[in-house]
Amino acid sequence: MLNRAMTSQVITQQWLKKPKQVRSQKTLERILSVAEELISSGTFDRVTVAEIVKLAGTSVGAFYARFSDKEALRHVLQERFVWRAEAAVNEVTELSHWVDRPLAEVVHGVVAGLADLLRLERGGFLSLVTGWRLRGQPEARERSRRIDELVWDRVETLLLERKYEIAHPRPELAIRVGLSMVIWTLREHLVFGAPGPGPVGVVDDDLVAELGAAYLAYLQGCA
Amino acid sequence: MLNRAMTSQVITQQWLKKPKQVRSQKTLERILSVAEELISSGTFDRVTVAEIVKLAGTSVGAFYARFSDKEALRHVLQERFVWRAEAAVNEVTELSHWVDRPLAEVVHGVVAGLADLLRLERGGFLSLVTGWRLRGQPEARERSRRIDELVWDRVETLLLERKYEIAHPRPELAIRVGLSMVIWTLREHLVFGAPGPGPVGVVDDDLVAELGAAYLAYLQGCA
DNA sequence: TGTACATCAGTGAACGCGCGTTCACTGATGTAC
DNA sequence: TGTACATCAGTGAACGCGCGTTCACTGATGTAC
Repeated sequence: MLNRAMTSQVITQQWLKKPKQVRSQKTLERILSVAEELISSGTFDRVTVAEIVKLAGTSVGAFYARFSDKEALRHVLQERFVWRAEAAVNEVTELSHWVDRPLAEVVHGVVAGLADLLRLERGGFLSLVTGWRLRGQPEARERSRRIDELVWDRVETLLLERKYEIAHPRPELAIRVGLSMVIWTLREHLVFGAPGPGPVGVVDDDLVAELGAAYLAYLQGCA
Repeated sequence: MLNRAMTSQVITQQWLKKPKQVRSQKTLERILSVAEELISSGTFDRVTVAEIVKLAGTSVGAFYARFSDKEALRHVLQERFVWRAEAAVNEVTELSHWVDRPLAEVVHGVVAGLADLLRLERGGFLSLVTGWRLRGQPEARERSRRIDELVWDRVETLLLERKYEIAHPRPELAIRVGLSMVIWTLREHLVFGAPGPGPVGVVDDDLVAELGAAYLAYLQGCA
């Protein structure tokens, strides 16, 4: 049976001719990091291969020795990002961090953890999400879905352990709908949002606190 | 003083050589509707001028007799959409529809109204939002901001009339943060979402009801 | 330790495809007298 | 009502730019004996 790491390796090899010398390994790493950097302040489509290799200090030929085409680079970058994001999600929602903690603490903690993740991996989320929204990138959509599924499942598990603190008549539903509200609001602000306060007129830290409070209020209900 | 309609006219003329005969007016309308249609199942960049004029039963020359370039078409389509969206928002949040209604009813009504708007104008929101997220389209961002500002302001006005029913210590803040949660969750589901249930695992109608409930729970607080 | 050969890695000019845009031309509609 | 002319509207082949991709070639690294 394959674990996730192995799967990821296999998938990656499908788009990447693996380097066989240290020299080409380094070239590859420079290409990947430069590409990630350029894309985070633009879009994949608008970044040209010529631009990438120039900044990476190599040549188009070297690029095509690794990647079958430009699309392959997109896949490799996205897989790399998903890998990092999943690790971070697992860390934030690790059961053992929250044993014996009350619902309120867990909710606020998880919301804050997810906010940090979104901030940290802003560029990755931005590319992945805008990628599949522009159609024609079913793999991006699938990758995005993979992350989402992990987040929702892990948070559900975590909060269901505090079921007795949830007054909502359908706890599973409330956990998932509430999480949607939190994540998509955070994402709008932290990933897509302009630096300014926007129409909501609230600073990031206030927002994180308020989202936690709203999630709690919704779960605990009001008689 | 300019009203919004006049402003819109002025702005539009900036990108459009106005038709002077009925014939060219009809050609223009065909170009616009075909373009809107094509974009809703693709992206602006991927739709070619050749494709548009072919389906509109006209020629590239006729296109460039109206628009200075392809960008001009994008601007005209976006302005047209913003115009429709603003009208719909004003309608949904019209004060006179809600006189003497309790907070709960207003919240659920407005959430449902916004959901309808998002469903109806799905394509427009999709293009506008993905447009500015891909950078290099400050006008799209500005247009998006114009709609948002209208929505947040009108809903705030509407709900502040029921301030005495809001237990949250900072009603203005809660109204705006809560509205963010509602709108961005609705948008994710109704505009960007895949047809299936997604990670949240909930059907649209349930979602609308739950979002209303969550918004209310947050506003009314729990002692 | 040295030599010959194979494979890996890298170079960058040249190619070609897609798509926006132009332009010389034809036809339709409006207007002056 | 008819004629001459001006402007509007439309046509589509041809152009050209940008950018991904190829390819003939040079240099570096590894390996066999």
